[in-house]
Amino acid sequence: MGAEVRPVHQPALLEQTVAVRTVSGAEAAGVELPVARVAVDMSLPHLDRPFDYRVTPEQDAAAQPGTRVSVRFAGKDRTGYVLERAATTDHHGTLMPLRRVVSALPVLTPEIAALCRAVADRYAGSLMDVVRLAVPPRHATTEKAVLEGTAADRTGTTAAHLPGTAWDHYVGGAAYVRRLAAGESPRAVWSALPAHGPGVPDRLASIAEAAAATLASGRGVVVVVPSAHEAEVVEAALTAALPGEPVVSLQADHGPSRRYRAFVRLLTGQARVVVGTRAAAFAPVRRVGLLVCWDDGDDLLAEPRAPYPHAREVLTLRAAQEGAALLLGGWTRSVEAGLLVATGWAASVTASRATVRERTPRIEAPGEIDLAREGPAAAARIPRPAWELVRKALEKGPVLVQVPRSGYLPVVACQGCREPARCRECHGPLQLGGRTSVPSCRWCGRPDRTWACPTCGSSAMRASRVGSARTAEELGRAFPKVPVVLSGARADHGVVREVDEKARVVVATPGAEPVARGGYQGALLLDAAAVSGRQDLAAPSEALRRWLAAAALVRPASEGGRVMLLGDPAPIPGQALVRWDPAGFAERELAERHELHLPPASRMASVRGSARAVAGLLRHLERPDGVEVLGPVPFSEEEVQALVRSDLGQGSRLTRALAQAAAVRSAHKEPDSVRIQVDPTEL
DNA sequence: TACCGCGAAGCT
DNA sequence: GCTTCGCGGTAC
Repeated sequence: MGAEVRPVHQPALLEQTVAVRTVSGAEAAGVELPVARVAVDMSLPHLDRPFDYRVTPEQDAAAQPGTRVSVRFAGKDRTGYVLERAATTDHHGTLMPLRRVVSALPVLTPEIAALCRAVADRYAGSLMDVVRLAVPPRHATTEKAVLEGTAADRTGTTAAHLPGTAWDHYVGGAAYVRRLAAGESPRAVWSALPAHGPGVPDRLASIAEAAAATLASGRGVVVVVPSAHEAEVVEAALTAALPGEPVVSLQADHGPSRRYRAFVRLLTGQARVVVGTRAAAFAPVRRVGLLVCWDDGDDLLAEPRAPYPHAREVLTLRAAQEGAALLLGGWTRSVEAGLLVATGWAASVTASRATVRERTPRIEAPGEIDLAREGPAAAARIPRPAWELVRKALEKGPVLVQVPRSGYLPVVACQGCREPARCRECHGPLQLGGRTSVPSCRWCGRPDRTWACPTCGSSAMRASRVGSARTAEELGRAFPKVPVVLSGARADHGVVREVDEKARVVVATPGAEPVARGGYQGALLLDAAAVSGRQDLAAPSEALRRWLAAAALVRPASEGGRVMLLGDPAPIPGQALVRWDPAGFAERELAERHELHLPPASRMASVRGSARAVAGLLRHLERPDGVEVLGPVPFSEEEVQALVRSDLGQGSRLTRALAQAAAVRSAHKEPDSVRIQVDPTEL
């Protein structure tokens, strides 16, 4: 994607033209390639380059590229990775010998090393920061155990590809899978359709068919999903759909041993299919043929550690470097995925309008005019037509109610002047945990029995946000014969994963919606303004993503499935939901970003830290034409933030300039730290 | 002449 | 980050 492919040993920072000398004679001690170029494990921006060490005759056989070694660096033992072996060095002093080869297993393959370099350059970070995300810590006993099982190497075995039907309903879908099976590497952005009822192949069947086709071409598969639970669901589906094919799961929360075991099995070719969370984008699958990312708009796919790479970008870079196919799928379409389609780099795979109508529920977003006709009920959070929808749907099956916030009344305000009620200790927002409970602070937990408004003196409170628990209570009162289920990431209840086909009301926060066997008969999406109306660049797309995820759990209109979007949604994502048109939404959103010169139509980075640190970095920042600096402006009490922007064509120059500036700061030992985030998550 | 403390330099 | 180097200082 326009990113330069740079050899691992040539960092972006310094174009060095230094005299090279051949290491020979006594120094080489009979070793043919006596120099090991080592990436040393530390994260100093100005030392983001390999260092040369001497390989002793005893280390010669083991110290192959990719192996983990221990070296003396600045007087201290550190681990590192051999990037390559060479006969020459550009270092003038005598080379220090490698202290020890930790293991002969080459854990940092040339492909993954090159990917880490590309990711580091893309995000203005250092190679080692990325390698730490890509290569899990060694677990010696596990390594030994897995290597003893290497006999079962599967590379070369080829599963027969039995064409399925899961892609037939997508225009270009069957061709996509056919090309995978033929060993080609097509790139697609796929708008998945919900599937309910027996015999209708769902998104998991589509992913499994794409995987099977890739395996049939003799290549491996990487599937990245946002959450551990999603990984389990997809892993189970692939295991069932690919008999005899081991599917490994790679998740940070599996613990060091299990994680390293999965990693080594892929590395040695004992398994060639992996499903996992964001770090799995780096999984060392041999001869990788297909890279899949499900729901790439989920911000869980953005790594929270420097340099903050997003799994979608990692896979995109990897597809380009390794010549693999890419499949970005989801109910919605992220603006970033839309850009890949707009530039022609990836194809759009969607269903025809007729198929969309056939597979999706009927969706309404009653506007103000409709509601005005309802009289006083219109002002309510759940107006009369919505109660009607729930009542009728419950005759045939379960109903989902999506509420943006958990809790009872998570935000309360003064009845008199509507000022938000705040904690007297820490000024955090007050909440009510239940109908009769005492107000308490959401930040410090301190209860406040005697609250009175500091502005107008009133002691009466009103709800300014209604949470899922209160919503569940209201629905329970309205439908006393129907069970109510609450689902959300909270200590007092937790996430429910699945409900059966019986009539019940399920109240869930976004992302915690249980799957209903056979699909929900209806759904209400409440308080639509809460997300879609936020003054955040990502608000409309995030809102649509959440709404589509809930609507995808509802039966099609032909079976009476209905969805109602309530609470003053922003019109553009609201209409995109009603028309079930995520591709059109992404296109429109992208056009707007182009116009406003905002990402992903331009490259943007945030630079945050103390005022002097940010000023220092900006002073060192080279600003070629087209690079623009906005700010700095205060970010918090102690910190300021500046935004740096360029158009996409200048993107790699911008990130290189940022890395260079950070390197200069680091070399000068300027005080305080700066946090550089390319593609900042919040704008 | 030996040794400490401190700041700067450089890390193969 | 970390160590080490080299300087000027002081004590013996």
